Amino acid sequence: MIKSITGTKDILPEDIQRWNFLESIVEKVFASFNYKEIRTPVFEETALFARGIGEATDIVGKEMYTFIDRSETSITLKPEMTASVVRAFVEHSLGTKQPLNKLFYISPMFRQERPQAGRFRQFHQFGAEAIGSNSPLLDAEMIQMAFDIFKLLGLKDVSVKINSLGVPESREKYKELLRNYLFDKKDNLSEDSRMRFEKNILRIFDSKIECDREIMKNAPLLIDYLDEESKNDFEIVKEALTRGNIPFEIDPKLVRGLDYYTKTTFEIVSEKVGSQSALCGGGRYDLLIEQLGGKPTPGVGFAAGIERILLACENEKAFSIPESSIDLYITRLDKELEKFVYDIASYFRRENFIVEIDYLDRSVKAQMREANKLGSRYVLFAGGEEFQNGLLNLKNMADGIQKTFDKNNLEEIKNYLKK
RNA sequence: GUGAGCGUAGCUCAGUUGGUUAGAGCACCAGGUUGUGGCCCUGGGGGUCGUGGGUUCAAUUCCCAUCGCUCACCCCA
Repeated sequence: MIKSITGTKDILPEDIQRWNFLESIVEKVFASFNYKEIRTPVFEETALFARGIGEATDIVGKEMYTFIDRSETSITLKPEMTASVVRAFVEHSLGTKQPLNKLFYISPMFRQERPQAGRFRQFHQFGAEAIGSNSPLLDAEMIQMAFDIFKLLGLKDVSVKINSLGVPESREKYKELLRNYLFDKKDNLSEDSRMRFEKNILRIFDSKIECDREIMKNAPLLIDYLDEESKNDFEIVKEALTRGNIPFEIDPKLVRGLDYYTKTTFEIVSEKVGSQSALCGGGRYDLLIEQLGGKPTPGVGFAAGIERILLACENEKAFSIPESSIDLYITRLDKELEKFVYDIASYFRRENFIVEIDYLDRSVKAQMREANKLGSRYVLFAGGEEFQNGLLNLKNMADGIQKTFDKNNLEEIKNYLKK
């Protein structure tokens, strides 16, 4: 038997209503903040992600689905959306059409990692990007939108974490400080963290290893060494969140794994989804557009993982989807009535009723069982003496009461059903 | 990439200290009313016991390999 590729999942009819519900809320919230949807191709030239996300990141280093196509071009299935959105922004000169572009997306992403709870090789994200303003109110807006979406879904057990990475100059100065702090303690760090010391020193803060944590406990924090501008912006973000009644905590150790972040970064996490607890993450990327060949333009955005959010919703019983049901099931007695039943079903379907009939030539009893299983409000019977006499019986499945109608006057039945 | 656990019916799982035709519940189908649902009753279909090899008179059960799933590490949504 051929099975789906490792780390990919079918979304079956029994699951799809949860997805549709989530997507409808996402679209509603983004619309209320005046974000416009953008769709980009699922694959891009590999160089876009290598340059946009950063060569040194894990995503680029070991997680991308990259292949050479028939024209010898290196192609990569998108592992995240920001680089693609920025590419489209630059390619279509969106910045010249209006100074601020507010964009959102809902899209599959691809990363070749070992699957585990809340992690897949094809997964789905929704997210937003606001390109063209350095206002920290937009940073707050991102968090606000994500938080609103979670709230509308009924999620309660989530927490917002924010941090500021400052601008590159202040960050470099701080990194020097951190290097000095760690220099004589280096040998006591874990092997991974010694690697990070060379490659990306900030990420030593991410380590879950006890000896690293012990050492980092007294390390200087970036947030205490921010430049004035970053510090002010961070204050504005915090104040806006407070006014918006969004509880948050400052996490000076929140260092995100993508290279393009500047100033504000944030995550919203849930304890209800296993060890992959980040439901959404984002931040400001004021240098990325330039780096990808555009004019210097500030930007900020976030991405949220749909599978993880649905998992959190399930574990929290955040919302429930009502059982689906149909309006009318039309049964028949004899096979000769098949075409008649098909035609009157078409009539009611055109009148916007949800209608089902039997295609398996089953007994009336089996048809009734089916109607019941489908939660049909009414059943219309075709067959036997009444039919010979030009009549149809309509049964209300809730109370079992039957009414008789003229089979040539479907409009009368329609009007009755509409009540 | 590393580590651990698990693979028996569509689903959830029993079972075999190696021994005749491998079970249950749910789901599905049919019948109980030769034209009518939900409850109930009766019956039925469906399994190469993940795959390949080994040990044995005999393997679903023991051993090895392999594939898959799950969880965790790394990192992230």
